[in-house]
Amino acid sequence: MRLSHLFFTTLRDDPTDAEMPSHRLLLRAGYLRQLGSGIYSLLPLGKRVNDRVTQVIREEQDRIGGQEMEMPVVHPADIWRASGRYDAIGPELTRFKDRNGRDMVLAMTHEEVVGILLADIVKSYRQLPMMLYHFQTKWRDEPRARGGLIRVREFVMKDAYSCDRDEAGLDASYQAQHAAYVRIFERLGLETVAVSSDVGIMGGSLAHEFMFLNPAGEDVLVLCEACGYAANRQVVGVPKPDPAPEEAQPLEEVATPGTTTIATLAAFLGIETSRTAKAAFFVTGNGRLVTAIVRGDYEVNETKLGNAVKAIGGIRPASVEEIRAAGMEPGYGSPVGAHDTVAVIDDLVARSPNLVAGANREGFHYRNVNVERDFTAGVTTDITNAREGDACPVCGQPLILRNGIEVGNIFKLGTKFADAAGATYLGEDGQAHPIVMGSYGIGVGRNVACIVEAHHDDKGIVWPAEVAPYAAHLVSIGGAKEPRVNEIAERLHDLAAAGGPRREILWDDRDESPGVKFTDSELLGMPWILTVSPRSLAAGGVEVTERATGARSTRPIEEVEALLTGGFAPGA
RNA sequence: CGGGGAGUAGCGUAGACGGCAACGCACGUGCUUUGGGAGCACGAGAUCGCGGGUUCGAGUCCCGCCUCCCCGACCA
Repeated sequence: MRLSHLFFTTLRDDPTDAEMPSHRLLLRAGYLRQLGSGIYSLLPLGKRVNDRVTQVIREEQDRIGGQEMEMPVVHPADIWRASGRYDAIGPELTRFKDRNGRDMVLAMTHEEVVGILLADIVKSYRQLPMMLYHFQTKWRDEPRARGGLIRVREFVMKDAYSCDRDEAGLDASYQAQHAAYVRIFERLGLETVAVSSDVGIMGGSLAHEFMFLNPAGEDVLVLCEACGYAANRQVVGVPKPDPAPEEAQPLEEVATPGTTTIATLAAFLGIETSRTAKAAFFVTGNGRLVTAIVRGDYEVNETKLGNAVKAIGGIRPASVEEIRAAGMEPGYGSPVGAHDTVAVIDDLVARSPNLVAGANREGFHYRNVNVERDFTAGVTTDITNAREGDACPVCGQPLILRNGIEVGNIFKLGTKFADAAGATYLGEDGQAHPIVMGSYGIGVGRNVACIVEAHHDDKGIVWPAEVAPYAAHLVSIGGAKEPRVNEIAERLHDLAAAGGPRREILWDDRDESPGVKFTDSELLGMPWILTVSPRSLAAGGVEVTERATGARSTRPIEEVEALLTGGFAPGA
């Protein structure tokens, strides 16, 4: 590809609203343009990278017997009603009507459609197991897009669906996908850790997320270096040791002006934060006020809290008005004397005597609050976040916390969607059984962004050869004075192009100064940079620079021709 | 949706006291230049986010709205 005709442009200045390196570099190097919040166009360079990533995923899905297909982006709402998700999912599911007034949705995912197809096509146990997958655009009207391609609203996802006769078959499919994912992320140059995770809206029984470790990651991972335990903090339960026993003391109100946080309260009273109870207020999707009580030295885990109250439509922080309506005072709140709220008590609070808790009056707290004596727990269970240094639930060694970006996930769905769609097969026993399903997702664009996060330097992108849009970047200098330069460059370019898309190279044939060409070549990030100039010819051929290391050597032209037809092969 | 910030040429910004909309880069033409973001000259490019109001006059002041970014509630 001649750069003079490529649909792209590089930017000298950083766009102000791109903070993550991947976003900034993909914009500056001309891979990407934004159309709206969380909506992006891929320019030709970006499209080529996207296709390379897609191809890696495709090859590994095919390797485990996956059959590629394609399912629609627009679905009749009825199939989402049948699975129960039409009402269970909030505004991130976009609903609209077609010209005849029929309710439709934009697909966020495709379990429903798979279920319908299975009901239609699978009749006998002889057809199972089966692994189906497709690459398709998903629309999820996320509350907030961020970080360029890291979190968008419209994106292409590879989603695969395993179809088995029973749990044992599902186990095998799940393991096969797990192994495929390990290979995929290795080929993409992404170091990931597989963590056990919450099942979320999929409602299955077991799930793992493949996490790319990155400080900007939205998830907090709980890791144990001693035994290899790894989980999303959403689901980690760590043992919380019993506090020293004490006699329950009489309830006593104490003036605590200006102490709306645990830190200021503990400082004011001169006590440890572990002697306080912290109240946090949430509202479920169907309008129930939930008061969560954890000890002052812990944080509320909203996923656990939502699961504890079986929240429909999730939970969100309550407003000041909603808290007051239930007889509680923000900053000085507790379930003592409250009404119209369900109190969810962390198990440690239930075991901790004589805590300081809010008096539901501005500027006052209670000393010696004891659960059950002073208020009733609606639910008592573990609702706290694991903390750095807490004991590993498996081996007891100190845990560490890291941020991660979810680049893929695997779910055991069970029979939920098969049941909703009536997808059954006749077993050897002649009876109908529901098909047991799993689902497996990878966001393609997010992976592209993560690859850039992992592979860049201060000059630009450094693509791994496996996903680079072109095998090499050819810079020609001084062609106006020395015709041989352009003759050789053109010959190298055409030779590479003859080897097909995976060997094709980018030739900067523009009439630009050498500085511009070198700078752009580093920004664009091809794994090899070739320089042809009067100087390189005088030195014996073509200068070959490895982008990742900066290692540079001048090679005879024949040798470079051999590299273009063999040595630069992706994955070689 | 809550909190914070920003919308002026493709990108980055200045203009804020109400009085001809400016600068750098990028873009076009010509000449020079050609191994690390070249020089000179000329040129094109802006409904100053949108709508309303105040005013002789609004990028600037007032009201309403929209969009985008960042931090919190969702997920690949």
